[in-house]
Amino acid sequence: MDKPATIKDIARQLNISISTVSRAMRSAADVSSETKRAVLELSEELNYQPNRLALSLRQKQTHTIGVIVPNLDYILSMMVRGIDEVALEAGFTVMVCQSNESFGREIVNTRRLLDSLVDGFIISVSSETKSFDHFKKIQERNIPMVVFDRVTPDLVAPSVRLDNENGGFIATEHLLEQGYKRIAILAGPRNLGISNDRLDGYLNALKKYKIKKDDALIMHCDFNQDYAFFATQELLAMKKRPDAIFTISDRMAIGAMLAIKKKGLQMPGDIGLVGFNNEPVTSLVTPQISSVDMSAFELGKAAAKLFIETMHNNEDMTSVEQILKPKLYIRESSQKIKVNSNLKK
Amino acid sequence: MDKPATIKDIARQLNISISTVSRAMRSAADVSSETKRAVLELSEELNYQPNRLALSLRQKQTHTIGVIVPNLDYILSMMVRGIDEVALEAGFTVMVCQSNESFGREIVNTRRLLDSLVDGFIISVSSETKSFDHFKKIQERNIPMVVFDRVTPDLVAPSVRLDNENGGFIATEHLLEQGYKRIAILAGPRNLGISNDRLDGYLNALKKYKIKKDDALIMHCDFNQDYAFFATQELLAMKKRPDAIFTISDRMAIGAMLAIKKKGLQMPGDIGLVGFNNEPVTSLVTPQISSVDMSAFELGKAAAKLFIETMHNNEDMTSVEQILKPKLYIRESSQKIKVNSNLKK
DNA sequence: AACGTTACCGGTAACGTTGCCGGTATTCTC
DNA sequence: GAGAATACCGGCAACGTTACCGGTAACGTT
Repeated sequence: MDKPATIKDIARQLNISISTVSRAMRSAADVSSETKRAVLELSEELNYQPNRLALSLRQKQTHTIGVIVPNLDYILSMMVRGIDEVALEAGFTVMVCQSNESFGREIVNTRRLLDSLVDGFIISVSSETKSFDHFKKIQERNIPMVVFDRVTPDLVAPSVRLDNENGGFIATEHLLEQGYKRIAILAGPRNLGISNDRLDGYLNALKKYKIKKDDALIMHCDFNQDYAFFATQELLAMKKRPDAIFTISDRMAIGAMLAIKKKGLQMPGDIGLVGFNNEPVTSLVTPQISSVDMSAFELGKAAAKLFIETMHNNEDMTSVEQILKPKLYIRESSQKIKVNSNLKK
Repeated sequence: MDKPATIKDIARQLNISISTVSRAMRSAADVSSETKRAVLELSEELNYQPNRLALSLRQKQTHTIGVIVPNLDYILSMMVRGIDEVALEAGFTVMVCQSNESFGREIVNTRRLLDSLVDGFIISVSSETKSFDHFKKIQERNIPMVVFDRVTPDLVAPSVRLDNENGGFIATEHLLEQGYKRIAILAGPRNLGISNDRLDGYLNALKKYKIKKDDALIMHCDFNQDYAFFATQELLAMKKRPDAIFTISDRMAIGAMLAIKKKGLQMPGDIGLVGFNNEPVTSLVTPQISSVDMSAFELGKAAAKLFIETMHNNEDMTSVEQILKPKLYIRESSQKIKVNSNLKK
């Protein structure tokens, strides 16, 4: 009762060959319904579980997907749930590894997953990563790989992501429509694609409204509340300080908010603020923070679906690029113009 | 260059036997330093990676730990990071599965991990779970298993958890010391151990201060912001409403806070509030919420360490129980008595 | 009666690795 | 210089499973 039963045990007890048991267990072909019934019955009784290791070794498939994410904050854990959902449905098990935004850990993780013989990868790259050799090695070995959320042009692979440019655009345009004139942006690390795309959206919005960009209003800082706090303090100390800030994450928005409060400025009166991700915290703080929403769960699901497609499809899918539309949630922090009803939006 | 190199390839190219290569690769015994060097050199060149599947099949060990958690919110993802840290160090890979607080999903997950042949489990049980047969099956098969955080007496296993009773106690005692008289508690589902323990701590604090418990002040609701909101509304609608609330999670504290604000009551003046978990959000809202802290990262690390110990130890470890001490962070929401300095604490 | 078809089953090899056993040549011991 | 010890290596089996091939009996076809 200790050792799990194997196909061999069943064969012996039924006085038939291993092969027959194996066949009876799955394809019905070439097996009499009688023996099939017997096998199924006994396997039930012995609580037989096929050994996935042997199976994987044989057919060189582990039915496991390696997922590498930079962290498991609200937004990413939501995406992982989406991936999980679809993968489970399709008969895959998921191995999630966090790189903690560290390049070194990312390499260790790919290495680990690679020799766990996962069938493929779903990846969101760390913000620290500037070299992509470890991921390219995966592709060279013809192992399916999909990137999501943090997509970069340096890594050509099928991808699912948000339209970050549009996200930056609608956030900035909203601030402009509210009458803010000098809009600053807190961007992330310079090599981070999503940051640059959101920055592009910001610039395009300015262009549309014929506002000259001011490099002093463009700050790059780490993806992190404290850095955002200090960066905002710098912004607010300027001679001609900005009257609105767009941050490319909500955690940065929180940092900005704290700096604004410390300075004693009113929001949205003196200064407007829009964040990104639409985390629940945005509607908990005072004032509530407007934010650009991506449906993270859906994005995760889309990534997993694309992965499965990539696996089953032999053609080159590297050029496939799925782009989801963001949506702006307007809250107190940016609503300079009072409105009677929000229904217009 | 496509198929990964095997031990066989090396043997063939070097004109030696497979066994010799195998030996050369690990234990130095019974191999001349010359052939060993040659093997190592060639394996480097061919970029040889031992096939973990074959290895696992052979020695019936996958070096993989199955981790089952009810969700990946702030506190649990922190614990998972702790587990990951220690496991990686010890040469284990971690498979994380979320049960989404669903009993059914929990069963599916254990099943999945079980036939992925993980070496063991580290588990935090879902709040929905009332029957533990699926976990007991693991134990019957003599597969190592450690439970953490959400521990229950119905499942006898080595465990790591917070001293939840003490957490409830210090939170309540603090409110009493601040002069609050009628203290309510928002507890979780009735079958959830951590909830009951924190409730016990609450009751013990009342007892110490010779305050009769009032069942009307004890509310059980789901582990969730919205339910906490409604429960608090009920509490505040009472004839003799409470003048303080202790919630067993921060998300519930947020819900309570929203209800308090909506009612127009002042915090901490009219009513005091203490939460649990010390999530970052507690210091972001206004007023900042006092909260009981557990060092989640450390707890995760402890769980993984205990697991590894359990694996290597053949003795019965089911009675091992590690209990970490909580710590109260006092913030605005409960500080009725103004103090000049906080240094006293 | 001879042959082909069908239905069912068993044997063997293979996936990549290690453990055990046995074998050979060299060196050591007195 | 005979026997023992040592150093090194190869062969075989096994882990649990499936793919492939081949075999046998029963039946159908001409």
